[in-house]
Amino acid sequence: MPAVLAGMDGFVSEPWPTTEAEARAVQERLRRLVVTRDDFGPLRRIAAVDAHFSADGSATWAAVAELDADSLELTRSVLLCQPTRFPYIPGLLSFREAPAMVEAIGLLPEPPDLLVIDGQGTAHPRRFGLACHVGVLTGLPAIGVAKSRLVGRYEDLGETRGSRALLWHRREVIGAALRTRDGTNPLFVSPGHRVGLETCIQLVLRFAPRWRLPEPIRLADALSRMHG
DNA sequence: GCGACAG
DNA sequence: ATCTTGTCGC
Repeated sequence: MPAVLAGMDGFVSEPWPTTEAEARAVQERLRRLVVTRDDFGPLRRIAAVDAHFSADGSATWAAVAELDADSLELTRSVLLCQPTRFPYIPGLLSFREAPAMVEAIGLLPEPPDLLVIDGQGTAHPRRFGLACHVGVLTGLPAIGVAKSRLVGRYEDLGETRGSRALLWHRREVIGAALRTRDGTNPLFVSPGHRVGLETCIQLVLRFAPRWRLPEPIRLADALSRMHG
């Protein structure tokens, strides 16, 4: 398996917010740049990114798994570690995970055609979840796939794969609960950047032909547990 | 005022 | 996210 290993020397070109107030200000500024309609070309290479933390939380590991969009087979991987720079605060998760993710994506020789992010996109109280943040910072199309709900309400959905229910918050559709496998809990899918909601749903079903989680996320997840 | 709260 | 084994069920 091809891999690149970078040390704890990562940096982000512009200063990263340190306080909650700063992060909220940045979030308010960046949220306006999110595009929630389809705006991407042919999908050849897709990539998923996942973050993990050391036991004491001081180090952040980011794993990127690049796959062929048709065969869903791993084509390349990146694993890097850098100091953690922000605490976990619900609604501000991206300020904890995005910097390492963006840097790891930058280590790919070629930018992928689509990012699959383990977290919410617009299904967020201020419409700026992790997938939006990473999408806007990289400029790449991104979709958010979360294993649980952050905000919003949805009606019951069918038990079979493909069943879905729109996720509503303050009279707005912010994403969808989507069943990718019969009898399992639904995933929460929402646009990250440059992808519309219906396309997000179609793509997640395509990328998760067998298991509950999309293959890209499964691979990135497995990779991120391989440090040490 | 009280509970909920991605990873 | 992390601490963590076996076990029940499709």
